[in-house]
Amino acid sequence: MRTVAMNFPILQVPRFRIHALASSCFESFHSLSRTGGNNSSFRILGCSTHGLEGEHGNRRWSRRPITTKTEGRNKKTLTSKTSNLRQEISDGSIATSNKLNINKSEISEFQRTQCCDIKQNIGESRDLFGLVTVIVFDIETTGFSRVNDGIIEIALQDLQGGENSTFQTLVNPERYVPNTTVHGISTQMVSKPGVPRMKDLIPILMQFVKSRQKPNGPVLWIGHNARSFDVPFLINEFTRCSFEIPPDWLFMDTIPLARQVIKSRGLKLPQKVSLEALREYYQIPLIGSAHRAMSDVYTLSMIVQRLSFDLKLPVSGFIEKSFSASDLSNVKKKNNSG
DNA sequence: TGCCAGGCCCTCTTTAGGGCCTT
Repeated sequence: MRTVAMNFPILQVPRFRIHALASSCFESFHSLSRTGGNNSSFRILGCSTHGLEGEHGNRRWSRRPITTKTEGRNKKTLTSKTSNLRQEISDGSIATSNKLNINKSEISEFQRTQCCDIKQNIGESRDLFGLVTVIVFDIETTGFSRVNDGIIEIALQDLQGGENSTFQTLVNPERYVPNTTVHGISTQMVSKPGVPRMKDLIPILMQFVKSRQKPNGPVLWIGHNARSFDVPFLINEFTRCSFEIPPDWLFMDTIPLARQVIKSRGLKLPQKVSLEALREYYQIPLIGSAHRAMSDVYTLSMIVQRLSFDLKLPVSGFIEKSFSASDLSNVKKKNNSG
């Protein structure tokens, strides 16, 4: 089986060594290895207080492949729905579905599961890795304007791995796609029957994320330039479709992390921090076509691992650097009033 | 008529300007 890991110095050492390196400094995270294929591609080797293989200070840790079949994760109610959902995803499109019986009341119930202070709760938790669902995501759009342009493709990957850990679909923006040369996605492609509109997709997307979410834990969405581009786009699309971003969704932008790595190595900004530049910097091979959402997600997943390692940044550090949808809304209001 | 994204960061800086980054 071909493995991307072959090309990474960090991954050329035995896994237990990788884990030892990571765990020697921090509580958990960032040892994920690609196991091939488009689905279930990653396993994160977490550490916890239930140890088998090493120590972190006085704490024992274990190398524990985590799968989506974890007991107590809404398994009965969500697994079957997710399986149906996966079956409907083919050739880059999702059939709009009523089979999931998702309605707004269900979504509202989900939204009511609020965390008063998510960051604080996370910070107080010792088993961060077992609490946070880390999702790397990317979107393709018809342009840069969050007001005038629309999403035409979305892909995400739960870094926990396991079955159904990826989600990818084209989206019908109900308008002409002017920038086909950028991503290869044409008006014809997104206008095909079966390609969902955003308002059809959001409930399915939320159901997927909910199926991956750990009990009482937040979802951390990681994107490249997410603060300025992806997240505002998502917020606008949710608002336009009369949905709200769930309050237990947090977001993190990898660009500040990349800048931090550059500075930590004594390099001067502006060093390139584009996804392409970082891919080359870390010698990550391109999987699929650049500027297709899933391909960029695979690339960013590897970059996240490397940034995490270089910065010695565990999940708790990611949470500290995260922001919420309301944070962006507040900034916008503040700017408008000013 | 002309413009047309916007947030972040750096510097020849901070009551600013320009480049990067996303599609």
